[in-house]
Amino acid sequence: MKQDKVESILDAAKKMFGRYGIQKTNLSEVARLARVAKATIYNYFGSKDRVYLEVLQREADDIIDNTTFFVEKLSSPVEKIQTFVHAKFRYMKGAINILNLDREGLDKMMPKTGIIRNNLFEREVGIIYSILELGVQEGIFRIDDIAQTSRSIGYALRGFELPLLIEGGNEQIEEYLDSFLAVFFNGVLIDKKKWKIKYK
Amino acid sequence: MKQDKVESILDAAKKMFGRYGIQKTNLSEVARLARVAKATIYNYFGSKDRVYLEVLQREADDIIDNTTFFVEKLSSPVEKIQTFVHAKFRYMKGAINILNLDREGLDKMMPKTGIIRNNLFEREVGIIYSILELGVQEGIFRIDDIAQTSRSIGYALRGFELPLLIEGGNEQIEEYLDSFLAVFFNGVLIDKKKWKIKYK
Amino acid sequence: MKQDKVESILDAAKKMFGRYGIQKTNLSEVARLARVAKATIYNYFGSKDRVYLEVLQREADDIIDNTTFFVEKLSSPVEKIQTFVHAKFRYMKGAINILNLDREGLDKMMPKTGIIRNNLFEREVGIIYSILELGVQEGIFRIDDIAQTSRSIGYALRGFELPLLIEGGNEQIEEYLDSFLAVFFNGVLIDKKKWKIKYK
Amino acid sequence: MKQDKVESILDAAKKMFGRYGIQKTNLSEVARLARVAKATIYNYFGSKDRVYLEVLQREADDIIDNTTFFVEKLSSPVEKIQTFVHAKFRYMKGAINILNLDREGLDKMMPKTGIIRNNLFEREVGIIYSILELGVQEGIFRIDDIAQTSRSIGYALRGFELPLLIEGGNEQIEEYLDSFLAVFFNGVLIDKKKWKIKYK
DNA sequence: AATGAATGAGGATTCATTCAT
DNA sequence: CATGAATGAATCCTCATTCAT
Repeated sequence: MKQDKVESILDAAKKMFGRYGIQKTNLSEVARLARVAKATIYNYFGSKDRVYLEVLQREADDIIDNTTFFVEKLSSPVEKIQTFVHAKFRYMKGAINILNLDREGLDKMMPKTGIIRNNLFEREVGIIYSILELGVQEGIFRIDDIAQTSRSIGYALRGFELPLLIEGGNEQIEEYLDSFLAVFFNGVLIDKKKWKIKYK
Repeated sequence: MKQDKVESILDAAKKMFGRYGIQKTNLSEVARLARVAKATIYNYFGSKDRVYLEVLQREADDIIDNTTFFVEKLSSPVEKIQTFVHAKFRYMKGAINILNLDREGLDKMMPKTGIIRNNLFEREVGIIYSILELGVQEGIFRIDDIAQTSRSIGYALRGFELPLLIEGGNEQIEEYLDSFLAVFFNGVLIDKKKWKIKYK
Repeated sequence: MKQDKVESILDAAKKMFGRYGIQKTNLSEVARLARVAKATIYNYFGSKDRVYLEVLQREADDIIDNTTFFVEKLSSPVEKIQTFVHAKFRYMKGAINILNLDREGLDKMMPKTGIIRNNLFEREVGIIYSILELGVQEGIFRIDDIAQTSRSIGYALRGFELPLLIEGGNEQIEEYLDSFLAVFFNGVLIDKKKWKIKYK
Repeated sequence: MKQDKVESILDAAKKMFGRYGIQKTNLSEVARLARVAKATIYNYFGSKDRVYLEVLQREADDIIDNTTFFVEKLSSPVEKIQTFVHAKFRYMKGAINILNLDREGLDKMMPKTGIIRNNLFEREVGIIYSILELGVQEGIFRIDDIAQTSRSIGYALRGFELPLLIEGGNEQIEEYLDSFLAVFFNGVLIDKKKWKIKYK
């Protein structure tokens, strides 16, 4: 019963935050969508910011859970990377607006949202790191500094999130990702022949 | 005289928008900072949005002007790319908050801000494209699809803007950029020995 | 409780609108007068215009209710007309400022206010019509076109509203009304002797 | 030269006041329409109110000039009245919005606008009075109190101004006027046969 | 005489938040 | 627990008016 309300509030909030951002989302609307009194939201969350943080955290966890789920099933580092990247972006499409910065974050809210977002980033870098490490151990990749390279890829991948946000789910994004991966593999694969990376 | 006011308004606005974003910036504050009456701002710009658009446009132009200035001086494609990337990020540090999306851009304002931002992106991709093309012509790079690759790099570079925004001018960003470039060059350089890419 | 607030808001609004017109009335003042927060007014009415419309509608209904109340008690068409006219103006004195057009009605608000005001007019004409009709049926009045005559009287009566508005409740208005009625009866009464119309 | 500016300002002002009323008319727009700097209007008139007063006065004078012009040409009191009424309303159509009350008049501006409007009214009543008086002298009308009757008609006629204002130049107004006149003549004409008043 | 530039003061509206029931 | 009711604070924008040139 109680949990029902919480869930419907979070669902409604996710929709609204995703559509209008934090600032332009007003809790009255969220309350209406959740079929709950505005004051009820305050009972459970205390403030609009806390609602946002909760939504944000859940999205971040979702992304990680879903991407790792697929990556773990595979054994080849090359496929792992490819799958990770594509899965990340597929799951991102739904959450992109929530995850990506409302610049407001830089003020008041930053302390908390920053932590959540950095955390997500670090977990992604961690996943990439372990894949690269595996590839190096198996003699498939040649990488000097795995830590820095994985972080570097992490940042680069973030760049691909933006088109999702701005152009509204750019369909070509997957192509660009492949293109990026191709350049990357071209740079690190030891036996390129073997892997025949699709590079348009 | 008139131009003075306009300039001081834009300066003040840039500061405020950079610090608080569009929504949280109020023109009263901007007016005070510019030592001008609020109504004067409205005389010149008509609305808060228009002020923002003007600031945005100027920043975009600045980035392009400054990066191309340095790139054109060089002849080697490898140095051109390196210089472009680093110059871009150096000039971005000042403008990052203005240039990077306030999610609210996606609503009402999007039509105009989107155009400006996409325009900047396309100009950057254009610069990258011409450098890659030069490199291919000179037999330095091996790239199948220059258009897609340059766009791909454009997106990846965007990813590196985010740390600037979130973590507040990450000092390590330059290192990460080098790391990224190293992977890239590793993938496209024909004669790697010759160029000795600095890769930590 | 809730109804109390609504009433006190409408009372305060009536006072302010009556004194200053729509445009010059500001809801802050209304709120203060009603001992209510400005936002509360917005909770109930949504906008200044809606408050005005509500006040307007109530006044219109009041006029009709009060005039018909007295008219229905009488049986003679001559007395009915006299009573109607005088009652209308007596009740108008309180509402005249609200009911009579703020020119701004002609813009944005017109759609709604026009409907209310026309409605009031039509209801008045309707009352006059039925009285004239009764008089004709009883062989007391001689009128060729009852519809046009009643409408004509309706317009003429409007003319007497203006002094109320401009000169501030002209005391002589009742005399002028009698004078007008005298001319009218002189024109339509079949047996003038019988009715001895008071004509100063 | 100077006179040119004054005229074009007054023309523009008349247009704007007529369309939007005093309050919603802004002098910037008037200045643009008059192809004159806003400050120039202040040079000549000193304030928005004074511009309005000037326009108002001119309209009032116009009405009187034009109606008397036609009335004086006729000799029959019956025709004079008919012509006066119709001429008044024909000339009113252009000026109705200016002449008819912006309720704002009741505050600040009232002193002056009230005087102008009352003046116009008194002049109209004066014209009616002299016509009625003539009719009585010639043995055509039977009227006990000419002064009160003419004033009474003056008010009644005002009522017919309102439809002009509200419904936007109601075409049927002339019919209603005839209907009103018919009732009136029916009440005051001594030899009705002779005059065959058109009464639909 | 004519004007471009600058401004002060004011007003409607929105919303996160509180609280008594 | 849940909520309806109430509010304070904040902010964009408009416009009549002034004044130096």
